[in-house]
Amino acid sequence: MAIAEQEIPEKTKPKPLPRVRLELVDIFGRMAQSLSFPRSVGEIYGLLYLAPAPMSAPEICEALSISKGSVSTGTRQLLALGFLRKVWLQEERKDYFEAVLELGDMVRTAYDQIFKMRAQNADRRLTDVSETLADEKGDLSPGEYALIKERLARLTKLQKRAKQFLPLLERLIK
Amino acid sequence: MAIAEQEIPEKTKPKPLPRVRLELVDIFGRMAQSLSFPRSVGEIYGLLYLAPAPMSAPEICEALSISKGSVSTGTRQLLALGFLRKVWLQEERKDYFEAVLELGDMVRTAYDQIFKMRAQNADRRLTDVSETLADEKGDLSPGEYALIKERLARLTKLQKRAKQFLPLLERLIK
DNA sequence: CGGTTTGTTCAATTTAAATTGAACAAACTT
DNA sequence: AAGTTTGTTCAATTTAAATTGAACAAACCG
Repeated sequence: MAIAEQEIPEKTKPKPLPRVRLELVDIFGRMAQSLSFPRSVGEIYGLLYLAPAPMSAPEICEALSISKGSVSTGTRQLLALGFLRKVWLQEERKDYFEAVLELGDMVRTAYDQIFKMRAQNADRRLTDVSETLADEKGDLSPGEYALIKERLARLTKLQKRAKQFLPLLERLIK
Repeated sequence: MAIAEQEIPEKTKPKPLPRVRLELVDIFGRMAQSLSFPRSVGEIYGLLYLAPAPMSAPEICEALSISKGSVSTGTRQLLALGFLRKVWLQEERKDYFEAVLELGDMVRTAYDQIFKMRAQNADRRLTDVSETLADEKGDLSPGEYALIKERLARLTKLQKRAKQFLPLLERLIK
C-alpha cells in the first residue's frame, strides 16, 4: 500500500548536530556532574559553546531532547553564574542565548559565589561549636574539655589559614 | 503492674556524646555532602576528630546509629584518602580508628587524587574532540569548521593555563 | 476576541546514590 | 567443635536530586 506523502511544515529544519558538538555536549555534561551540577546544565553550556549563532530555548530543547522545564531552570542557573548571556535577536519575541566564552571570568564568578559563601558558613558554624563547648564545660571531664578545646582551636587556625589563602588564590585566578 | 528489673549486661556503657561532639559530627557531615561525599563519611570523621581515644567500628556504629556496612565502607574511603589511621590497641582483636589531625596534608592528598586525575581526563577528552573535528571537516561548512576550531583552541589554551596553574597551587598548599 | 507561541513553576515521576541488613568469612573463645 | 565477635560484600531498600510534563501567565497575531 502506498503511503501518502506527508506535507512537511516549514519548520522541519532542525538539522542534526555534527558529532563534534555532540561530543562537547557530553563532555560538559559529565564535567557538570563531577562538579555536582545537574548534567543538563553542563549540556546546555556545551551545546552553546560551539553554536554558530545564539539559540532559543525551544531550539535547545529540541537539540538536547530535554524538557522545556529543564531548559528554563538550566538557563536560569547558567545566567546567574555568568556562563550565558541573553541576546535579543532582531525583532524576535523569543529569548536567545549564547555562551560566555571567557571561562576565566566565569571561574572567578563561581569562586565568589561558592567558596566565599562556604568560608563564611564554616566560620559561623565553628564559632557556634565553640560556644557549645563553653556551655558544656561543667558537664565534661577536665581532660576531655581540654582535648576538645585544643582540637577546635586547631580547626579555627586551619580555617584562618584558609581564609588568608583565598584572596591569594583569587589574585592568581584573575 | 510492676515491671521486672531488666538485668543489664556489662556492656551497657555507651554514654551519650556531649553536644559539642554531635555538632561537629553534623558540621562535617554537611561539609562532606557539599563536597559530594556521602554524609556518613563526614560524620565518621567528625566523630573521630573530637574522640579522646581511638574508636572501634562497632562503637562508631553505635555512636552515629549507622549500619555496620556504612562504617565499613566509610572508614575504607577515609583511610584511602588519608583522613584516618588504623590503630592496633593493646591485645585487642578489633580495629581501632583515629582521625588524622593534619588537615593540611589531607587536602594535599585529596588534591593529588582528585584534581590531577581530572586534569588528565579533561586532556584526553579534549584531544578526542579535536580528532573528531578533523574527521568531520568535510561535512562541515567552512565557516562552521573555522568557528568550532577556534573555540576548541580556546578551550585547549585554557586547559594549558590551568595545568600550569596547578603546580603553583600545589606549592602554596604544601 | 479566540488561538498560538514562549517561558515559568511546581507536583509527579524517574534516576542515581547512599544506606541498610542479611549472608558470609575470618579470627578468636570456651 | 559449636558459639561469639568483627568486618566485608552485595542485593534490596530508602533517600535525595534531577527531570518531566501539565497547568498557568504573558506576549503576540489574526
